[in-house]
Amino acid sequence: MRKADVTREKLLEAASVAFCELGYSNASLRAIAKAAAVDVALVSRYFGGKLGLFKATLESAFDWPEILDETNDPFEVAVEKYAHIETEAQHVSAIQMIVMNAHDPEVGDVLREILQDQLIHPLQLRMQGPDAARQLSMFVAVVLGASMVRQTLKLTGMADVPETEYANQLRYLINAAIEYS
Amino acid sequence: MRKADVTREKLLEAASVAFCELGYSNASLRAIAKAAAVDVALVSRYFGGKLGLFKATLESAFDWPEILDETNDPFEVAVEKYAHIETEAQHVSAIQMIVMNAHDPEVGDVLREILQDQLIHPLQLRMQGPDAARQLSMFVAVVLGASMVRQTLKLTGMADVPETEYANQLRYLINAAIEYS
DNA sequence: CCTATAAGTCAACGAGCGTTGACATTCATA
DNA sequence: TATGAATGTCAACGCTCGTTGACTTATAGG
Repeated sequence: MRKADVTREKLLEAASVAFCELGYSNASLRAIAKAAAVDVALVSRYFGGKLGLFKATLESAFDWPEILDETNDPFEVAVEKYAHIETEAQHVSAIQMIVMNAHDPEVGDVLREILQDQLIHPLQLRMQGPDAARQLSMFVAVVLGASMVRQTLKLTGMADVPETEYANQLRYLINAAIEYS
Repeated sequence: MRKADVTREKLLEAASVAFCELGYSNASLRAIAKAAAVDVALVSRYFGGKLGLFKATLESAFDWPEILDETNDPFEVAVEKYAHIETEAQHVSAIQMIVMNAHDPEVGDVLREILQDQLIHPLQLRMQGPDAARQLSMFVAVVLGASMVRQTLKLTGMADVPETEYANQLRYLINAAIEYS
């Protein structure tokens, strides 16, 4: 492994955390570089700038083999991953990445594009049927909304319940979403 | 009406648009002041700074009498308002305000507090029952998620359908949310 | 060992930001 | 009309940001 690759890796990891916790605009390259114990200038060298680093971070966040594995139920995969999100803190969540950055005009387009290509489109191919797009949209809406209420807004009734109860709520809403017709 | 009040009003309106379209961090006071045709320095004078302006903007966004009117079904009010959000562009949406700013560490606390006091708590009083908090959380999750998918992510199946169809989807999800037990 | 290339360091840049205080203008009231 | 408060204008401040280029150090191949 070339020496530059471990530097790239350290930056990528620190950036994932920062972009997920603060969002693109509030995360500064200087803070990311400091967390990675790496010089700021190397971001521009290895990723071409802040936006390049963000794109690389996105690619790795949306690399999600379990949900694309055809032997798995993608909805149950989503429930298990996002219900237990707080227990596996080291890996960055695609959903959290969306919640924290979809709003940002500066990176919204990039995010939408990768989301579409890496997740929506492959899932849509598996679902088939004339209502696939609608069901998938409602599924995403439910997962995003739940994540927002539990992780970000921390509303009583969803944020203060144990993981198993949250998983049930999420499963229930997802089922409702994909049964819409 | 004192002259300062119309200045305050102009700033408030421009700020509402900016905070809703760009989010707190990406909206600059200079841009807001320019849109309001007012000097930047007056923001600090009249609102005490950027955060003060944001708070004032929030207060007005969360001033939402229809949903608190006890003769209305709050859930149907939400459907009607947020299904037709794009047709009444002049008034800023509380939901949009949440979607665009809840993630921001700098203002998240303020937003959560006002959301709790102005919307969640009053609604909770009306709903009663042991599951009120849970139902309300799931309701908020669904509305936020749907708004995100339709307005921000613009996913096929939810963003490219007419308002009436979107209203049906939203109504369906809301009903599912409040029927959870 | 020598040397060319890779990798890392450092300081500076220009720009944008929120905020401040001194000053000018307007306006209501006595 | 005179006066003091209210309102508006302007320039500057200190700060952080992303990015750049020149420079030093480490490393691998001949």
